[in-house]
Amino acid sequence: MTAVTHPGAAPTSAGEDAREGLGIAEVAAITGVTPHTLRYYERIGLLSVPRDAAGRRIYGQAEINRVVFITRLRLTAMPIRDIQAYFRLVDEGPGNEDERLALLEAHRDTVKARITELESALGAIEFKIATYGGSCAP
Amino acid sequence: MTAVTHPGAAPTSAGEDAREGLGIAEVAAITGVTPHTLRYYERIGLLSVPRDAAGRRIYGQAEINRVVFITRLRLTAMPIRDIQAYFRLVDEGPGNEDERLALLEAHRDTVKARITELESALGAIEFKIATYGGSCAP
DNA sequence: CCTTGACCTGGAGCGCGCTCTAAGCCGTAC
DNA sequence: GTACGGCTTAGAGCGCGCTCCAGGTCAAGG
Repeated sequence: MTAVTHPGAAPTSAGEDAREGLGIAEVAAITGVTPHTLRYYERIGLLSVPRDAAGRRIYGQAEINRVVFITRLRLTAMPIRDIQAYFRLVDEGPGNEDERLALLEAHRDTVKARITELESALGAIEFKIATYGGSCAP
Repeated sequence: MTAVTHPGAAPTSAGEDAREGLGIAEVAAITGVTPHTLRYYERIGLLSVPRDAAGRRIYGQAEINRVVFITRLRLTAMPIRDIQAYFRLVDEGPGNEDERLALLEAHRDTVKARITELESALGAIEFKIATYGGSCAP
């Protein structure tokens, strides 16, 4: 691999340097996504994270925002495949915003339907609790 | 559906006690749970279904009700383990209704929390749709 | 009679989304 | 220098909830 002529660990050669990126452990702490999973997301193409001279991931604000958005989509049970499709569009650059929107809107509808479904089943369960007899009668 | 291949058979003689139960395919059609899955549920102890003389499952109203209730619990993403725990109590007979209720109430709370979570993430997604720029900014 | 087809059983296989292992590199502290 | 801890990689493994397969039995129909 690269002989790494390492520009010193300092991210910037000059100035106050304040690292402008976070390491994987910090991002994990912030987002609640484990380092393992962060690497996994990257492997499957959801994310692309730049490296420092030593090959370590450095997350900038854009990457962190994307991770947060991914967690929201996952939280709503969007399949990984669909998230991949969405970010494939994003990574293709401008010009397909309507397609992206269509994906998001379709997902929004799915989530709404899921909420409705949950509320309905919840109602049934609450009814059963209220009238509890132990049997499975409706 | 047609005249069914019946477990149970038609009233060949006096009409007493005609088929008081349904075959697995009928239950699958009614509940939307495949025969494979119905057998699976039985294997893992969620259900116990009587057999006819030939060894075929005959589902009575009680069994069907239980299947329906299981589907409601699954629909709300209750883990199979928890459903097993619940029906273990049920099958132990009367005397532990408070424990069963506790399980159901805990699950109800989980579902409510899940709905809240979904609504929150949905709000974020809708905001993103409304202000769409393509980036992952919050 | 033989064929058909729905059912039976135990067990293997699958898709998903992680989650972990193994082996190795790198920078800092002692 | 050496040890250490955190990072890197490719790849294997896991838990869940089904889903399917092979091989067999049985009752009805021609």
